Amino acid sequence: MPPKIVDRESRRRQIAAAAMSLFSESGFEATSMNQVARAAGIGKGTIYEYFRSKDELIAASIQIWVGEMMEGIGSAVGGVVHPEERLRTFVQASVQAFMADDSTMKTAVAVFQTVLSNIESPTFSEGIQDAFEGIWSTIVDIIMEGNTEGVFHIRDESEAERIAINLAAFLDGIFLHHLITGKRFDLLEQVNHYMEYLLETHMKRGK
Amino acid sequence: MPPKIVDRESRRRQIAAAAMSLFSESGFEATSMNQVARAAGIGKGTIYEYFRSKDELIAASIQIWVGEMMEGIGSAVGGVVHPEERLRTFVQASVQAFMADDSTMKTAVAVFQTVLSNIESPTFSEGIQDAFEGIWSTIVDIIMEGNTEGVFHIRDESEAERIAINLAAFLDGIFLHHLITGKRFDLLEQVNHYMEYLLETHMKRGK
DNA sequence: ACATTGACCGACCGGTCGGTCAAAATAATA
DNA sequence: TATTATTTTGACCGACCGGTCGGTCAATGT
Repeated sequence: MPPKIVDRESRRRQIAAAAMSLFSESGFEATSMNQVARAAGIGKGTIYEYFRSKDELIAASIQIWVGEMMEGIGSAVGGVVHPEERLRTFVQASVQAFMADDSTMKTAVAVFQTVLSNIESPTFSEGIQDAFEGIWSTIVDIIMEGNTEGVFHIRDESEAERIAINLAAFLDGIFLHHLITGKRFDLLEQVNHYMEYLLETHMKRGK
Repeated sequence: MPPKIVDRESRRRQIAAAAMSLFSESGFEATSMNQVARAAGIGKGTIYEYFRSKDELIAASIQIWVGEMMEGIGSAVGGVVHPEERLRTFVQASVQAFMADDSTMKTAVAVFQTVLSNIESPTFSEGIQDAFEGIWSTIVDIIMEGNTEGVFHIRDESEAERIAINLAAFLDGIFLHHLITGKRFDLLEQVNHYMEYLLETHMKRGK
Protein backbone atom coordinates (compact mmCIF):
# COMPACT_ATOMS: atom_id res chain seq x y z
CA MET A 1 0.00 0.00 0.00
CA PRO A 2 2.66 2.53 0.77
CA PRO A 3 3.87 3.78 -2.57
CA LYS A 4 7.12 4.96 -1.14
CA ILE A 5 8.47 3.96 2.20
CA VAL A 6 10.78 6.44 3.84
CA ASP A 7 12.94 5.90 6.85
CA ARG A 8 11.62 8.87 8.76
CA GLU A 9 14.39 8.81 11.35
CA SER A 10 17.24 8.88 8.87
CA ARG A 11 15.41 11.55 6.87
CA ARG A 12 15.19 13.66 10.02
CA ARG A 13 18.92 13.22 10.54
CA GLN A 14 19.64 14.14 6.96
CA ILE A 15 17.62 17.34 7.16
CA ALA A 16 19.05 18.21 10.55
CA ALA A 17 22.57 17.73 9.24
CA ALA A 18 21.95 20.07 6.32
CA ALA A 19 20.41 22.57 8.70
CA MET A 20 23.30 22.38 11.13
CA SER A 21 25.84 23.35 8.51
CA LEU A 22 23.85 26.52 7.88
CA PHE A 23 23.29 27.17 11.57
CA SER A 24 27.03 26.90 12.11
CA GLU A 25 27.68 29.67 9.68
CA SER A 26 24.97 32.17 10.45
CA GLY A 27 23.41 31.12 13.74
CA PHE A 28 19.98 29.74 14.40
CA GLU A 29 17.85 32.87 14.25
CA ALA A 30 19.49 34.20 11.12
CA THR A 31 18.93 31.01 9.15
CA SER A 32 15.55 30.82 7.43
CA MET A 33 13.58 27.69 6.76
CA ASN A 34 13.80 28.50 3.07
CA GLN A 35 17.58 28.32 3.25
CA VAL A 36 17.40 25.03 5.10
CA ALA A 37 15.09 23.63 2.45
CA ARG A 38 17.37 24.72 -0.35
CA ALA A 39 20.44 23.33 1.39
CA ALA A 40 18.69 20.02 2.01
CA GLY A 41 17.52 19.94 -1.60
CA ILE A 42 13.86 19.66 -0.66
CA GLY A 43 10.80 21.87 -0.52
CA LYS A 44 10.12 23.98 2.51
CA GLY A 45 6.89 22.21 3.22
CA THR A 46 8.68 18.90 3.43
CA ILE A 47 10.62 20.07 6.45
CA TYR A 48 7.35 20.42 8.28
CA GLU A 49 6.57 16.79 7.46
CA TYR A 50 9.45 15.85 9.75
CA PHE A 51 9.59 18.68 12.27
CA ARG A 52 6.69 20.40 13.96
CA SER A 53 8.41 23.77 14.06
CA LYS A 54 11.69 25.56 13.57
CA ASP A 55 12.39 25.20 17.28
CA GLU A 56 12.04 21.45 17.05
CA LEU A 57 14.42 21.38 14.10
CA ILE A 58 16.94 23.44 16.04
CA ALA A 59 16.65 21.24 19.12
CA ALA A 60 17.10 18.07 17.07
CA SER A 61 20.08 19.52 15.23
CA ILE A 62 21.72 20.47 18.51
CA GLN A 63 21.19 17.03 19.95
CA ILE A 64 22.71 15.30 16.93
CA TRP A 65 25.64 17.70 16.89
CA VAL A 66 26.36 17.23 20.58
CA GLY A 67 26.14 13.48 20.20
CA GLU A 68 28.64 13.38 17.36
CA MET A 69 30.95 15.69 19.26
CA MET A 70 31.00 13.46 22.32
CA GLU A 71 31.31 10.32 20.26
CA GLY A 72 34.41 11.68 18.57
CA ILE A 73 36.10 12.59 21.82
CA GLY A 74 35.05 9.33 23.43
CA SER A 75 36.55 7.23 20.67
CA ALA A 76 39.80 9.17 20.84
CA VAL A 77 40.13 8.44 24.54
CA GLY A 78 39.00 4.84 24.24
CA GLY A 79 42.24 3.34 23.04
CA VAL A 80 44.53 4.87 25.65
CA VAL A 81 45.24 2.85 28.77
CA HIS A 82 47.48 4.91 31.02
CA PRO A 83 45.39 7.32 33.12
CA GLU A 84 47.57 10.38 32.70
CA GLU A 85 47.83 9.75 29.00
CA ARG A 86 44.06 9.30 28.87
CA LEU A 87 43.49 12.65 30.54
CA ARG A 88 45.93 14.36 28.20
CA THR A 89 44.30 12.67 25.22
CA PHE A 90 40.87 13.79 26.36
CA VAL A 91 42.01 17.40 26.54
CA GLN A 92 43.89 17.20 23.27
CA ALA A 93 40.93 15.66 21.48
CA SER A 94 38.70 18.44 22.82
CA VAL A 95 41.12 21.07 21.59
CA GLN A 96 41.37 19.47 18.19
CA ALA A 97 37.61 19.06 17.90
CA PHE A 98 36.98 22.71 18.66
CA MET A 99 39.87 24.13 16.73
CA ALA A 100 39.38 21.95 13.67
CA ASP A 101 37.46 24.84 12.15
CA ASP A 102 36.10 28.11 13.42
CA SER A 103 32.58 27.14 12.54
CA THR A 104 32.62 24.38 15.13
CA MET A 105 33.43 26.85 17.83
CA LYS A 106 30.90 29.34 16.58
CA THR A 107 28.32 26.60 16.58
CA ALA A 108 29.15 25.75 20.17
CA VAL A 109 28.64 29.34 21.18
CA ALA A 110 25.39 29.52 19.24
CA VAL A 111 24.26 26.39 21.04
CA PHE A 112 25.14 27.93 24.39
CA GLN A 113 23.24 31.04 23.50
CA THR A 114 20.19 29.17 22.27
CA VAL A 115 20.09 26.94 25.33
CA LEU A 116 20.40 29.96 27.58
CA SER A 117 17.63 31.78 25.76
CA ASN A 118 15.39 28.78 26.25
CA ILE A 119 16.62 27.74 29.65
CA GLU A 120 13.06 27.12 30.81
CA SER A 121 12.15 25.00 27.81
CA PRO A 122 12.97 21.31 28.38
CA THR A 123 13.10 20.79 24.62
CA PHE A 124 16.43 22.55 24.49
CA SER A 125 18.06 22.11 27.85
CA GLU A 126 17.58 18.39 28.45
CA GLY A 127 20.05 17.23 25.84
CA ILE A 128 22.64 19.72 27.01
CA GLN A 129 22.27 18.72 30.64
CA ASP A 130 22.95 15.12 29.69
CA ALA A 131 25.95 16.18 27.65
CA PHE A 132 27.48 17.94 30.62
CA GLU A 133 26.88 15.00 32.92
CA GLY A 134 28.56 12.83 30.32
CA ILE A 135 31.62 15.05 30.03
CA TRP A 136 31.99 15.36 33.78
CA SER A 137 31.64 11.66 34.44
CA THR A 138 34.13 10.87 31.68
CA ILE A 139 36.74 13.00 33.41
CA VAL A 140 35.83 11.69 36.85
CA ASP A 141 36.19 8.12 35.62
CA ILE A 142 39.64 8.80 34.25
CA ILE A 143 40.73 10.42 37.49
CA MET A 144 39.29 7.73 39.77
CA GLU A 145 40.79 5.00 37.67
CA GLY A 146 44.15 6.68 37.88
CA ASN A 147 43.61 6.93 41.60
CA THR A 148 43.13 3.22 42.14
CA GLU A 149 46.12 2.57 39.92
CA GLY A 150 48.17 4.83 42.12
CA VAL A 151 49.01 7.29 39.35
CA PHE A 152 46.90 10.10 40.78
CA HIS A 153 46.40 10.97 44.42
CA ILE A 154 42.94 12.38 45.02
CA ARG A 155 41.25 12.63 48.39
CA ASP A 156 37.84 11.37 47.32
CA GLU A 157 35.38 11.28 44.45
CA SER A 158 33.88 14.66 45.26
CA GLU A 159 37.35 16.12 44.82
CA ALA A 160 37.54 14.44 41.43
CA GLU A 161 34.19 15.95 40.54
CA ARG A 162 35.39 19.40 41.48
CA ILE A 163 38.43 18.93 39.25
CA ALA A 164 36.29 17.67 36.37
CA ILE A 165 33.83 20.56 36.54
CA ASN A 166 36.65 23.09 36.61
CA LEU A 167 38.53 21.43 33.77
CA ALA A 168 35.47 21.36 31.52
CA ALA A 169 34.69 24.97 32.35
CA PHE A 170 38.24 26.08 31.72
CA LEU A 171 38.33 24.38 28.34
CA ASP A 172 35.14 26.07 27.16
CA GLY A 173 36.27 29.39 28.56
CA ILE A 174 39.67 29.30 26.90
CA PHE A 175 38.17 28.24 23.56
CA LEU A 176 35.70 31.08 23.75
CA HIS A 177 38.29 33.68 24.66
CA HIS A 178 40.64 32.43 21.99
CA LEU A 179 38.04 33.01 19.33
CA ILE A 180 36.72 36.30 20.66
CA THR A 181 40.14 37.86 21.06
CA GLY A 182 41.08 36.93 17.53
CA LYS A 183 43.54 34.26 18.65
CA ARG A 184 45.63 36.75 20.54
CA PHE A 185 47.31 34.00 22.55
CA ASP A 186 48.66 30.50 21.96
CA LEU A 187 45.77 28.20 22.78
CA LEU A 188 47.83 25.06 23.16
CA GLU A 189 50.31 26.79 25.44
CA GLN A 190 47.53 27.96 27.74
CA VAL A 191 45.87 24.57 27.88
CA ASN A 192 49.19 22.86 28.59
CA HIS A 193 49.87 25.41 31.29
CA TYR A 194 46.61 24.45 32.97
CA MET A 195 47.25 20.73 32.57
CA GLU A 196 50.73 21.13 33.94
CA TYR A 197 49.77 22.29 37.33
CA LEU A 198 46.65 20.22 37.40
CA LEU A 199 48.81 17.10 37.08
CA GLU A 200 51.75 18.33 39.12
CA THR A 201 49.89 19.50 42.16
CA HIS A 202 46.48 18.04 42.76
CA MET A 203 47.46 14.71 41.43
CA LYS A 204 50.98 14.69 42.73
CA ARG A 205 52.02 12.92 39.62
CA GLY A 206 55.05 10.73 39.63
CA LYS A 207 56.91 11.89 42.63
CA MET B 1 22.24 79.54 15.50
CA PRO B 2 21.14 76.15 16.62
CA PRO B 3 17.64 76.70 17.91
CA LYS B 4 18.04 73.73 20.12
CA ILE B 5 21.34 72.57 21.49
CA VAL B 6 21.61 68.89 22.07
CA ASP B 7 24.53 67.12 23.67
CA ARG B 8 24.73 64.38 21.10
CA GLU B 9 27.11 62.23 23.08
CA SER B 10 25.03 62.12 26.25
CA ARG B 11 21.90 61.58 24.17
CA ARG B 12 23.58 58.58 22.57
CA ARG B 13 24.43 57.20 25.98
CA GLN B 14 20.91 57.74 27.21
CA ILE B 15 19.38 55.90 24.27
CA ALA B 16 21.94 53.10 24.47
CA ALA B 17 21.27 52.66 28.18
CA ALA B 18 17.54 52.32 27.58
CA ALA B 19 18.25 49.88 24.77
CA MET B 20 20.62 47.78 26.86
CA SER B 21 18.03 47.16 29.56
CA LEU B 22 15.75 45.69 26.88
CA PHE B 23 18.57 43.75 25.23
CA SER B 24 19.43 42.20 28.59
CA GLU B 25 15.95 40.81 28.94
CA SER B 26 15.22 39.56 25.45
CA GLY B 27 18.46 39.58 23.54
CA PHE B 28 19.54 41.77 20.67
CA GLU B 29 17.69 40.19 17.77
CA ALA B 30 14.42 39.86 19.61
CA THR B 31 14.32 43.52 20.62
CA SER B 32 12.73 45.80 18.03
CA MET B 33 13.62 49.40 17.39
CA ASN B 34 10.04 50.32 18.28
CA GLN B 35 10.50 48.87 21.73
CA VAL B 36 13.76 50.75 22.15
CA ALA B 37 12.08 53.99 21.13
CA ARG B 38 9.23 53.48 23.57
CA ALA B 39 11.61 52.59 26.39
CA ALA B 40 13.72 55.66 25.68
CA GLY B 41 10.60 57.81 25.52
CA ILE B 42 11.30 59.06 22.01
CA GLY B 43 10.15 58.41 18.48
CA LYS B 44 11.66 55.64 16.47
CA GLY B 45 12.99 58.03 13.85
CA THR B 46 14.95 59.92 16.48
CA ILE B 47 17.08 56.87 17.17
CA TYR B 48 18.28 57.05 13.60
CA GLU B 49 19.43 60.61 14.22
CA TYR B 50 21.98 59.23 16.66
CA PHE B 51 22.69 55.76 15.27
CA ARG B 52 23.09 54.85 11.64
CA SER B 53 21.59 51.39 12.10
CA LYS B 54 20.46 48.87 14.65
CA ASP B 55 23.88 47.25 14.49
CA GLU B 56 25.54 50.50 15.46
CA LEU B 57 23.15 50.87 18.36
CA ILE B 58 23.92 47.35 19.52
CA ALA B 59 27.66 47.91 19.24
CA ALA B 60 27.47 51.15 21.22
CA SER B 61 25.31 49.53 23.88
CA ILE B 62 27.76 46.69 24.24
CA GLN B 63 30.66 49.08 24.59
CA ILE B 64 28.93 51.08 27.33
CA TRP B 65 27.88 47.91 29.14
CA VAL B 66 31.38 46.47 29.07
CA GLY B 67 32.80 49.76 30.28
CA GLU B 68 30.47 49.92 33.27
CA MET B 69 31.19 46.28 34.08
CA MET B 70 34.94 46.87 34.17
CA GLU B 71 34.56 50.10 36.07
CA GLY B 72 32.60 48.29 38.78
CA ILE B 73 35.19 45.57 39.20
CA GLY B 74 38.03 48.06 39.03
CA SER B 75 36.60 50.19 41.81
CA ALA B 76 36.10 47.11 44.00
CA VAL B 77 39.76 46.18 43.63
CA GLY B 78 40.99 49.74 43.99
CA GLY B 79 40.82 50.00 47.75
CA VAL B 80 42.63 46.78 48.60
CA VAL B 81 46.36 46.97 49.21
CA HIS B 82 47.63 43.44 49.89
CA PRO B 83 48.26 41.61 46.56
CA GLU B 84 46.71 38.29 47.54
CA GLU B 85 43.70 40.09 48.93
CA ARG B 86 43.49 42.15 45.75
CA LEU B 87 43.45 39.04 43.61
CA ARG B 88 40.78 37.44 45.75
CA THR B 89 38.76 40.63 45.66
CA PHE B 90 39.04 40.78 41.90
CA VAL B 91 37.67 37.27 41.57
CA GLN B 92 34.98 37.83 44.16
CA ALA B 93 33.86 41.05 42.51
CA SER B 94 33.64 39.25 39.18
CA VAL B 95 31.55 36.48 40.69
CA GLN B 96 29.24 38.95 42.36
CA ALA B 97 28.90 41.06 39.23
CA PHE B 98 27.91 38.07 37.14
CA MET B 99 25.78 36.34 39.69
CA ALA B 100 23.99 39.46 40.89
CA ASP B 101 21.18 38.58 38.49
CA ASP B 102 20.76 36.06 35.74
CA SER B 103 20.10 38.76 33.19
CA THR B 104 23.67 40.02 33.56
CA MET B 105 25.03 36.62 32.70
CA LYS B 106 22.58 36.16 29.85
CA THR B 107 23.61 39.54 28.54
CA ALA B 108 27.25 38.53 28.67
CA VAL B 109 26.51 35.42 26.65
CA ALA B 110 24.46 37.43 24.18
CA VAL B 111 27.40 39.79 23.84
CA PHE B 112 29.75 36.89 23.20
CA GLN B 113 27.43 35.51 20.59
CA THR B 114 26.95 38.84 18.87
CA VAL B 115 30.65 39.54 18.81
CA LEU B 116 31.38 36.07 17.44
CA SER B 117 28.73 36.44 14.77
CA ASN B 118 30.38 39.67 13.68
CA ILE B 119 33.96 38.70 14.32
CA GLU B 120 35.02 40.27 11.05
CA SER B 121 33.28 43.55 11.72
CA PRO B 122 35.52 45.96 13.67
CA THR B 123 32.41 47.79 14.88
CA PHE B 124 31.70 44.96 17.24
CA SER B 125 34.99 43.36 18.08
CA GLU B 126 37.16 46.40 18.83
CA GLY B 127 35.55 47.29 22.12
CA ILE B 128 35.65 43.69 23.28
CA GLN B 129 39.30 43.30 22.37
CA ASP B 130 40.13 46.31 24.51
CA ALA B 131 38.04 44.92 27.34
CA PHE B 132 40.03 41.70 27.34
CA GLU B 133 43.34 43.52 27.27
CA GLY B 134 42.09 45.53 30.23
CA ILE B 135 41.09 42.49 32.23
CA TRP B 136 44.32 40.67 31.49
CA SER B 137 46.51 43.64 32.36
CA THR B 138 44.58 44.20 35.57
CA ILE B 139 45.38 40.66 36.70
CA VAL B 140 48.96 40.86 35.49
CA ASP B 141 49.46 44.09 37.41
CA ILE B 142 48.21 42.51 40.62
CA ILE B 143 50.48 39.53 40.17
CA MET B 144 53.58 41.50 39.27
CA GLU B 145 53.03 43.88 42.15
CA GLY B 146 52.72 40.92 44.50
CA ASN B 147 55.90 39.61 42.98
CA THR B 148 57.97 42.67 43.78
CA GLU B 149 56.50 42.69 47.27
CA GLY B 150 57.63 39.12 47.71
CA VAL B 151 54.13 37.76 48.27
CA PHE B 152 54.02 35.87 44.98
CA HIS B 153 56.85 34.05 43.27
CA ILE B 154 56.50 34.18 39.51
CA ARG B 155 59.27 33.48 37.04
CA ASP B 156 58.60 36.39 34.72
CA GLU B 157 55.90 38.62 33.27
CA SER B 158 55.01 36.22 30.49
CA GLU B 159 54.23 33.63 33.16
CA ALA B 160 51.96 36.18 34.84
CA GLU B 161 50.25 36.75 31.51
CA ARG B 162 49.64 33.06 31.08
CA ILE B 163 48.09 32.91 34.53
CA ALA B 164 45.92 35.94 33.82
CA ILE B 165 44.61 34.59 30.54
CA ASN B 166 43.76 31.26 32.12
CA LEU B 167 42.09 32.83 35.13
CA ALA B 168 39.89 35.06 32.99
CA ALA B 169 38.96 32.15 30.75
CA PHE B 170 38.18 29.90 33.69
CA LEU B 171 35.91 32.50 35.26
CA ASP B 172 33.88 32.98 32.10
CA GLY B 173 33.72 29.24 31.53
CA ILE B 174 32.56 28.41 35.02
CA PHE B 175 29.92 31.17 34.93
CA LEU B 176 28.64 29.86 31.63
CA HIS B 177 28.49 26.25 32.76
CA HIS B 178 26.86 27.22 36.01
CA LEU B 179 24.01 28.89 34.18
CA ILE B 180 23.64 26.30 31.44
CA THR B 181 23.58 23.35 33.81
CA GLY B 182 20.90 24.98 35.90
CA LYS B 183 23.27 25.70 38.77
CA ARG B 184 24.01 22.03 39.24
CA PHE B 185 27.16 22.79 41.26
CA ASP B 186 28.29 25.27 43.88
CA LEU B 187 29.84 28.13 41.94
CA LEU B 188 31.71 29.65 44.84
CA GLU B 189 33.19 26.28 45.83
CA GLN B 190 34.51 25.71 42.31
CA VAL B 191 35.99 29.18 42.05
CA ASN B 192 37.64 28.82 45.45
CA HIS B 193 39.01 25.45 44.42
CA TYR B 194 40.68 27.08 41.44
CA MET B 195 42.00 29.99 43.48
CA GLU B 196 43.32 27.63 46.10
CA TYR B 197 45.75 25.85 43.90
CA LEU B 198 46.48 28.93 41.87
CA LEU B 199 47.76 30.62 45.02
CA GLU B 200 49.28 27.59 46.66
CA THR B 201 51.31 26.36 43.74
CA HIS B 202 52.23 28.84 41.07
CA MET B 203 52.61 31.62 43.53
CA LYS B 204 54.08 29.57 46.31
CA ARG B 205 52.18 31.70 48.73
CA GLY B 206 53.29 32.11 52.30
CA LYS B 207 56.36 30.01 52.72
C1' DA C 1 -4.67 -0.19 -17.13
C1' DC C 2 -5.98 2.12 -13.25
C1' DA C 3 -6.92 3.25 -8.37
C1' DT C 4 -4.63 4.38 -4.10
C1' DT C 5 -1.34 6.13 -1.35
C1' DG C 6 1.70 9.49 1.00
C1' DA C 7 6.01 12.05 0.12
C1' DC C 8 6.73 16.29 -1.74
C1' DC C 9 6.20 20.95 -3.19
C1' DG C 10 5.95 26.15 -3.46
C1' DA C 11 2.52 29.79 -3.71
C1' DC C 12 0.50 32.02 -0.27
C1' DC C 13 -0.85 34.08 4.42
C1' DG C 14 -0.72 37.00 8.50
C1' DG C 15 2.47 39.38 10.81
C1' DT C 16 6.96 41.73 12.11
C1' DC C 17 10.92 44.03 11.20
C1' DG C 18 14.48 47.79 10.10
C1' DG C 19 14.50 51.83 7.94
C1' DT C 20 12.48 56.28 5.53
C1' DC C 21 10.43 60.72 5.07
C1' DA C 22 7.07 64.48 4.84
C1' DA C 23 5.12 67.04 8.15
C1' DA C 24 4.76 68.91 12.84
C1' DA C 25 6.97 70.78 16.79
C1' DT C 26 10.47 73.52 18.88
C1' DA C 27 13.17 77.39 19.95
C1' DA C 28 16.45 81.10 18.86
C1' DT C 29 16.45 85.45 16.17
C1' DA C 30 14.66 89.72 14.52
C1' DT D 1 4.82 87.99 16.39
C1' DA D 2 6.86 86.33 12.24
C1' DT D 3 10.73 83.95 10.46
C1' DT D 4 13.85 80.39 10.07
C1' DA D 5 16.84 76.54 11.13
C1' DT D 6 16.79 72.38 13.45
C1' DT D 7 14.97 68.32 15.75
C1' DT D 8 11.37 65.05 16.44
C1' DT D 9 7.92 62.14 15.06
C1' DG D 10 4.98 58.06 13.71
C1' DA D 11 2.61 56.56 9.60
C1' DC D 12 4.26 54.06 6.06
C1' DC D 13 7.01 50.84 3.09
C1' DG D 14 9.06 46.78 1.12
C1' DA D 15 11.44 42.72 2.45
C1' DC D 16 11.22 38.78 4.76
C1' DC D 17 9.80 35.51 8.24
C1' DG D 18 7.66 30.93 10.04
C1' DG D 19 4.11 28.20 8.93
C1' DT D 20 -0.03 26.26 5.97
C1' DC D 21 -2.39 23.87 2.48
C1' DG D 22 -4.35 22.32 -1.85
C1' DG D 23 -2.56 19.93 -5.30
C1' DT D 24 1.04 17.03 -7.97
C1' DC D 25 3.26 12.80 -8.91
C1' DA D 26 5.86 8.56 -8.72
C1' DA D 27 5.51 4.20 -6.82
C1' DT D 28 2.79 0.34 -5.64
C1' DG D 29 -1.21 -3.12 -5.50
C1' DT D 30 -4.80 -5.11 -8.04
